[in-house]
Amino acid sequence: MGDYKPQEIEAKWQKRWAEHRVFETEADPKKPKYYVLEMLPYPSGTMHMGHMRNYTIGDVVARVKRMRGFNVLHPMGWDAFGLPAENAAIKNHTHPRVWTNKNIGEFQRTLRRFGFSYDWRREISTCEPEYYRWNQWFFLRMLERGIAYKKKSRVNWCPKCCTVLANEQVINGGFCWRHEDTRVEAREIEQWFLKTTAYSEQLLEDLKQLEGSWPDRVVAMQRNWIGKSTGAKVLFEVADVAGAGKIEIFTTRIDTIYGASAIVLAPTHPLVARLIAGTAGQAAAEKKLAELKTSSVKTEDIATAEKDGFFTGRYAVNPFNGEKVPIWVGNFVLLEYGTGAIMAVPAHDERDFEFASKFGLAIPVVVQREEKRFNTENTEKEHRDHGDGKPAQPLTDYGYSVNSGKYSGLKSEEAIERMASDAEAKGFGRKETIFRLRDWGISRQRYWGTPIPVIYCEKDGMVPVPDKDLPVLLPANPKLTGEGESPLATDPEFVNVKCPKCGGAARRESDTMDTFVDSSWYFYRYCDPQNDKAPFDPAKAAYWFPIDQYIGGITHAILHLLYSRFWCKVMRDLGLVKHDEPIARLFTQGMVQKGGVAMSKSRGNVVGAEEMAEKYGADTGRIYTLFAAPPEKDLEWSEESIDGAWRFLNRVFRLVDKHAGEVRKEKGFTTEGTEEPQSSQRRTTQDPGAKAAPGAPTVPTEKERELLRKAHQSLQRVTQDFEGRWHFNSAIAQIMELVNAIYAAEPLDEGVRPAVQKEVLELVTLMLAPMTPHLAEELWEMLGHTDGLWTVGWPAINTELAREDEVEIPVQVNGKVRGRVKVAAGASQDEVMKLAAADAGVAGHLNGKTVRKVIFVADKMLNVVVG
RNA sequence: GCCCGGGUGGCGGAAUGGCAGACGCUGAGGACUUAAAAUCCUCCGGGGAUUUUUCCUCAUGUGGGUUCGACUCCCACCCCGGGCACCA
Repeated sequence: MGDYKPQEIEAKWQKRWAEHRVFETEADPKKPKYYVLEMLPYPSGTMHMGHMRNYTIGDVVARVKRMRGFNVLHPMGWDAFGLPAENAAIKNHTHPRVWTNKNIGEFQRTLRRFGFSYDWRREISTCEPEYYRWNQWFFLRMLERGIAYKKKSRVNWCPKCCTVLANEQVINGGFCWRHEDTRVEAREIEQWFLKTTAYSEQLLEDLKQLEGSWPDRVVAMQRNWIGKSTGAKVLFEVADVAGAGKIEIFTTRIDTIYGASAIVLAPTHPLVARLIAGTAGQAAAEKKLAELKTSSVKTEDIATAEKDGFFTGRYAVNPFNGEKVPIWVGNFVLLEYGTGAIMAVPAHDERDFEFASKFGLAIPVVVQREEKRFNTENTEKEHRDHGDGKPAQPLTDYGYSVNSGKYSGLKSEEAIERMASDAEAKGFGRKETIFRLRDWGISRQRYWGTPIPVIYCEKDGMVPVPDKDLPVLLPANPKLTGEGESPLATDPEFVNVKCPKCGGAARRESDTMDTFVDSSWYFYRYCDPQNDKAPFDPAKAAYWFPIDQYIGGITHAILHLLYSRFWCKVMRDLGLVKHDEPIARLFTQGMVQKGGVAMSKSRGNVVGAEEMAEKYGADTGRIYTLFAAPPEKDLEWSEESIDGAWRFLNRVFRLVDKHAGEVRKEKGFTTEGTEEPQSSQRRTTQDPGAKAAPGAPTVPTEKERELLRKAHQSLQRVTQDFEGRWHFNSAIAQIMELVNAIYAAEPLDEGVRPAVQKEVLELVTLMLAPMTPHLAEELWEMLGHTDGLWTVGWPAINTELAREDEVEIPVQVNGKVRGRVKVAAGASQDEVMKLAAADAGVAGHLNGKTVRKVIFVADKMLNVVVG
């Protein structure tokens, strides 16, 4: 007899698992594989229960799959590069590596304390040269294929920091986060990009493979982000400017082109300077242009900014009707999207309407809702507002073309089709599909990241670092200030190199890579973490991939997952992998909240994981997070409910402890093999790891029969909850019911023989094993087993034992329950009907009425329809 | 504006067209104890009838519909959360 002492038990079994290398895995084509992965953490601060929830879900899945005979890969690593480490290092006068490694040490200790079943031999840390050299290797392969390239791009620039700011660092609608009095400027600087847009169509198309196995909203968000748009490009010739050429616009509504009352260019459109040169208003236009150009590039600001712009003084010719339309510059037109130029059709577009209203442009109507008389009077009536003949609201829906030359009268869909073909035939336009997705800017002017492996030579220009010179190591002792250009640029030893081609003096690239690069392929490295010849052995990846189950926060629904999908496709084209998608199934767990908001250090509402393990033990922490809410929903932390979880585990412990005590007392009786197991031995499932449940005496007593039935029914439901639906909370509720039933059958020694007690308690233990692994091991030992629980498979369901002999059937009259009858399982409709008619409650409602219909579902219910 | 979720007791939640509220928390009462803690047992959606027992009735955001039967399926709306957004 003892007490449940989780801290002792947990340390004991963690040690034993490590000794027996229980969680170490190797690729083995003879065994079915299962790769389950939780998103790798960024090691900062300490771990709280929000982290633990994520890893607990993954661990339950890993342990269930192991019990079911799968060869399970379940690794862990660290997303170790990044800005916060660099900033923390500056603040604390230390090195980012020191700060990061200290955090990794703490994170690792906490994860081990929770007993997660990782193969720690495969641990990776992205800030190690052994890892990031492969980022560089991949970069060079992409460079060879034109997927990595350099171009000027518009960025947020703080003139005081002299550096580029991320969008998140632009605050208060356009100011620097560190210099709140300094307005951020839009600047154009050279940056490295990866051509994600080369895969736009595939990234979109392959989402179909993920539908149903990824959360709907994640698929929707990705689809949205990629933003496919089908339309047409049309050329408008510039009038009266010699050699200015043509302006190409993109539109999804070519059918409204007769209603175009202006061409509007992005302020950064290359043609703008040329157009305003030599006009009467040139000086004013240039001033206005400069103003529009320096406004923030932060997306929220663009979205909320008021429409602004100016007339260039020039005109363009509408190729459809030969009419001249004014050329404007507008702040709402983005160079990055489409062609950087639009035709403004105010009558049929919200944004154009607003612009035209502000600047007094014409608003000609060319689409009407109704198909009928196509005349001006009629269409204007439809739009009329204040009697000035202009529409009060743009009509943005499809309808019927009017005032559109020979296209008048066509449905919008037909007009779009015909006008695009005609434009193509005449050579001033064509159908076109464009995407919202942009190329991925990976340049960072920071220290704590992967150096970009290229060299600039006066003579040879940009030269890639040869593979044999990889990795390009980060300098060991940088000067970190957090200001000015990249810390790498100020280190002469790093920057000054010989050109790999000509041997002459050259300069090394000083930008580092975005940390999303690290996390885009790390899960492949787990397959082969020590490989120093290649990022990984394709054969090993072929065995383990795709990831069977990926688990992480919804926050990474777009960027991380999109980049990972992109990287996979690039690797496929490099011949490293054969699959299109790296992640077969995705699960996004809910947040752990306290006081209605996510746990975070800055809010001061964290419940530390160590603290939890100290007070209640890891198993209580694990089962609480599983029980308190379904895994995809947010979970509000409740101290009282943890007590409930703690009480439950104690209840289970006492039960097994008492049983073990009684068995010890009964000298001469051993639980192993004295009574031949019969009834429950039959195997009923095909799972690779299924083992027959331990045996019960041949002829069970009524009390035994009931307990065994409840136990196997529970097993049935728990198995389902683990396999299909991940209803861990229901699974635990089911086990609680079984434990309650065992308590209700007390005292067990009266009418329940030790072998039956043992069978039932073993089932409880096995069902708990994936969730509270330490306690389960301890109970297994207390039940007399000397082999660890890790050697035992998931128990087979004995449907024979689970079957009910007698069922209670609710009897409805006109759909309302009026009584219940007890019948043997499988009773026929007639039998049930006979008993139901005899039931006083039912009879009262049937009295004197005609039975119109009887619906009977065997063992479920009987419904009598009367009228 | 568009796209996803979600709305069930005091609370977390259960119920994959078949007894709404399993299981847990909180609360109330009881047993054990000198006492407390721990433990064990009972009760716990609203209204009504019935003096014990039980019965009736309302109730899963709102309003319709399909069905013998709807928390569950369909339509419309309201509210909450999240994502995207001058995207041409």
